[in-house]
Amino acid sequence: MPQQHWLIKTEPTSYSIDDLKRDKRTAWTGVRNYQARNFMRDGMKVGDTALFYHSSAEPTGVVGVARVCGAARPDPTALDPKDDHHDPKSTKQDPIWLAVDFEFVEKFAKVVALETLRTTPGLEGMQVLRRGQRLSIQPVTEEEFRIVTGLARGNTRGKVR
DNA sequence: GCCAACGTTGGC
DNA sequence: GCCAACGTTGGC
Repeated sequence: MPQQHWLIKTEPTSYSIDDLKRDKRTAWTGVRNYQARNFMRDGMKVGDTALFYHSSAEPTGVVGVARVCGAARPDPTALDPKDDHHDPKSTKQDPIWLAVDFEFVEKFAKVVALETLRTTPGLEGMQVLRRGQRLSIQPVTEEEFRIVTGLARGNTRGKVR
């Protein structure tokens, strides 16, 4: 399986690209959606890269890149009764929820704003642009990944609608 | 703060 | 298995 690409959402007040830059790597815990879990379990491989997306931010958009550095494993926060993300349905025998590990790759000099994604040809199919889309882990095509990182580096070719 | 969209829960 | 109620997400 070749390297795949993803988009991972986070609220920067909870965990931001600056936090990842400081930490170098982090466990992506607290995902409590079956579709997102299945992407971690069945899709994500060590070495896959992800667009790091800030939601509920000003502006919202892609702020950098992270790389998968640890494959899916039971999410420890689901098993910890003291944790905010504790889920009593999750047990050691049957963990239900999973986490992967991400390492910092880069922080963009400028946010690639949601508004920019919306108006950039070639990105029309991105799930994050769909109204009401709440999935916190989304697959992204190689082409979409390339366009977004290109925008971040100031490549505006084909950008104007 | 509002509210549309969506996933989950639980009564039946 | 249906579906109304509810809680959450996330753009605005």
